Amino acid sequence: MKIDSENLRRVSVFKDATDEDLKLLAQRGILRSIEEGEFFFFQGDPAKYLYILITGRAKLMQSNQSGQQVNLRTINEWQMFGALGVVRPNAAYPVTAQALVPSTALAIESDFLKEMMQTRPYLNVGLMQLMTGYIMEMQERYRELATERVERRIALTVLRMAGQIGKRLGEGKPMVELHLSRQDIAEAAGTTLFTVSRVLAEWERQGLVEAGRERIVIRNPHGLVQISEGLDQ
Amino acid sequence: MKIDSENLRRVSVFKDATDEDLKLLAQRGILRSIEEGEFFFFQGDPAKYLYILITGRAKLMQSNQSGQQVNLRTINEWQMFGALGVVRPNAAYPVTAQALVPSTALAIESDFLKEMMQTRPYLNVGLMQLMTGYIMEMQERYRELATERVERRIALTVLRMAGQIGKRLGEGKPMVELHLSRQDIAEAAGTTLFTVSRVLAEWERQGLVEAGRERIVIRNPHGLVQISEGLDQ
DNA sequence: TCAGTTATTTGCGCTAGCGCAATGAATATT
DNA sequence: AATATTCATTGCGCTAGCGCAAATAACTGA
Repeated sequence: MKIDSENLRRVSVFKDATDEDLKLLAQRGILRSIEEGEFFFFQGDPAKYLYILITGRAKLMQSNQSGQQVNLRTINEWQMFGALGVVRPNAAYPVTAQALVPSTALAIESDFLKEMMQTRPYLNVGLMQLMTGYIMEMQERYRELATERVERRIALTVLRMAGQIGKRLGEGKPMVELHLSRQDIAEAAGTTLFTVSRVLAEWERQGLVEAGRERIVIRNPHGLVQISEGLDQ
Repeated sequence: MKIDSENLRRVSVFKDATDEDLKLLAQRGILRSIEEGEFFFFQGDPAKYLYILITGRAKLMQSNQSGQQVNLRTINEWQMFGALGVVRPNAAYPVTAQALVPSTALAIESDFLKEMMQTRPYLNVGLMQLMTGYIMEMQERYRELATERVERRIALTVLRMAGQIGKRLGEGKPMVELHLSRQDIAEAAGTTLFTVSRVLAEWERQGLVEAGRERIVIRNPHGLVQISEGLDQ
């Protein structure tokens, strides 16, 4: 399978690329298909490649010595990840990238993009915008974790995820469906699956969401926003 | 007061700059002196300037609606901060920058550096390295906050601070002094000053540190490292 | 259809760490 | 030297949220 190079323009970093550059990238990239639960790379591996997710969904996570995990980010189609090696020579990935569903990604050698960047200012700009966006999100999430109560953090997490990977149900209606386990949400919100389960059960009682196995339907987004802003109680 | 442009090379982003570039930056920069507790900029202000701390020390923090604060980073001499506006047009600072001691910083228009970057690849590289470093640190701290107990987090915070702003006491000896209030540490570790006080008291009993008013002397760094790695108990 | 696997729920007990309040110590101000 | 201010300590009570365990529900594969 070859990918259509024009599609690469959907990657934010490549939005201003020339057609030739896109072809070049598509040529030099290697397609890697991966089963659900498998890994693109592990924390500590040498960051020789950067990835662009073509189909599927992946998560970036970090674990401590005792194996406890935190989700740092969910990666969707046409998003770049693992690009650290482009900037830092001999860097190791600071995170592990795991496929949440069967996924395909284009792997590009870090050194290759690094070389391209020397003569293409748009790449520098694009990468920096990606990085600053990431920094701002991490700062925000850090603050949330440090200062907000769980229920609020879970609401913020669910809303964030809904924006990133939610599927609209019906036309115009604000109902959004999420395919995530309690564990996934817990790792992203920095809590436990038990607490997530309890909070979702309470929200269901209030008619805010509908909760199923690895499934959440947001019935009343506004209500969740209120919780996330602490405007309730 | 004018600053010696050669000193600007101590800024990591400018380490490969030409002498002319440094002069240019020194000329275009505006020196801002600020009292302890005063602010370089507030979260939400338009990010028109980036800063280079010349003397003193500052902290970057973020607050939520109810005013609770988290320390995201401590800025030392010759470090750049508030550089977001260089990458994102019309951006607002996502953090507040406050002087911890009387401080001086060189303010440079974001647009000016942006323009310089068009023709100077070394600036792009330098800024990206700064950003990736920041991303990695934030990811790590996020994971710590989500998975580690307070004592361990406080140990990690104190060790990190010691590396950044610690003053060596005596030659060769591993004793390091830190000028920080309990509140400062609490905000950086994501806890309360009470808990920090209790933990420091316990460490003092164990002979690991010496704690005073806005002062901590690390007597046994190795012991702290052990706590930070969970190797004790 | 049935067994096996995986995800979720919920009762229960527990404790880490929060936060008030009162006191004490250090520093600054007059 | 006396007073005011700021910072730190510590006793105390409390509760949010953790985490085990057992039950249940949903899905998978033979």
